[in-house]
Amino acid sequence: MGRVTRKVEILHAASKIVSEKGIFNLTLEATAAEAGVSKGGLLYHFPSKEALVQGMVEHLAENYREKIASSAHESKLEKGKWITSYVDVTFNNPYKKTDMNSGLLAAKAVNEELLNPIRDLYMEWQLAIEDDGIDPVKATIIRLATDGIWLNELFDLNQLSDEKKEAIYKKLISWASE
Amino acid sequence: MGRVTRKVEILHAASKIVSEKGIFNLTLEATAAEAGVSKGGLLYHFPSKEALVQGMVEHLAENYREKIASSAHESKLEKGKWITSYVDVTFNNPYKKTDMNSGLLAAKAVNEELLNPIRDLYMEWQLAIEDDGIDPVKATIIRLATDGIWLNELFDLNQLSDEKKEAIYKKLISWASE
DNA sequence: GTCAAAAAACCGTCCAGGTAGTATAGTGAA
DNA sequence: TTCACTATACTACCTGGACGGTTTTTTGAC
Repeated sequence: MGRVTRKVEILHAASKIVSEKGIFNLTLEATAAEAGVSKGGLLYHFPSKEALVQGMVEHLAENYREKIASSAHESKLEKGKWITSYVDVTFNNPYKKTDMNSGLLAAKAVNEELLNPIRDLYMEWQLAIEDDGIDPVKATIIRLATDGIWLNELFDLNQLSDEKKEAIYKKLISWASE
Repeated sequence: MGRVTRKVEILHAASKIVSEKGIFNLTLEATAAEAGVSKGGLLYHFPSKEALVQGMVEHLAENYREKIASSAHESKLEKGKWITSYVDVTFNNPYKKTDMNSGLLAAKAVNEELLNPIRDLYMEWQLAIEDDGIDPVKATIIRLATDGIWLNELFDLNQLSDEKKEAIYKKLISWASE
């Protein structure tokens, strides 16, 4: 158990650095220091920087997939299970969106192909929400609006007030099951 | 006239490098070479890497603002002018979205604060679309859905087919004036 | 209109500092 | 013995930016 934790600690450290200090400060030494591990120790787990970023992406993709899937399976809705889960988890869950953002940015910077696990995820979800019992165009728009909030958070573009966000959330959720 | 062009050429070269080779390959030398200028020449126009990225962001912000504003002023709609323009320009215009993406990513990597011109832009637009004659929540959702497409393009997450994109576009545009 | 002087636009090299990755010798726990 | 590291040293390379020059354009006095 200790081994897995250590690896995850390193991944968290990497995310923290990216989100707090930017991608240019994601160095192996800095990551090791942040994780409380020696550089050699880090390289034992992740033999290169690319492997580290790959680890970040794979880890967050797994997490995200699980959250959405378990939310969808627990849902009692007859239609709009998946799209509702997507909106719900992405808006509200303590799921670390900063980790997501760090991972995406790091992958984009280091090697585009490392984004593939996320791409697979989105292909699955798109299929699920198009077969979710509601109008596929509408369902897709709901998904996109959720992604739009995400884009705004990623670049800190236009942080909507909590009330506005709440109003949008409610409207999206209501659309998602009618 | 030749002077301005040279600066813009350098900015375009920088964007090209970011979008084709990633942020880590945006070096002063590479940018100079791509623009057909010496390193010294580049540093004459942009005295540091940060200044270069600042130039990228300011340039694209100006362009984008102009496009949306002229589209809104030319619009004959009674309500939903701004949100319609936003959707229209962001979806369809030959406005270089790759430049936008490169600029955002570069700024995010080099120095968060360089994003401020874009933030100002979004604040203006948000005010405009909330006073656009249609339900502000709905208008904001339309904007967010447009941003969602953008996020998906940025990371190449789930490229919708042209037909689906068209269907979404039409639905958003129709919502934008009802 | 001429022409020197100044300003603007550019070139090419050098260097200090930083970084990924390698190597190696050693430690303690299971 | 193997696993999961620590600690340190070292290499090979790259990059931002400074700097000192050169060429082209503009200016303004005559």
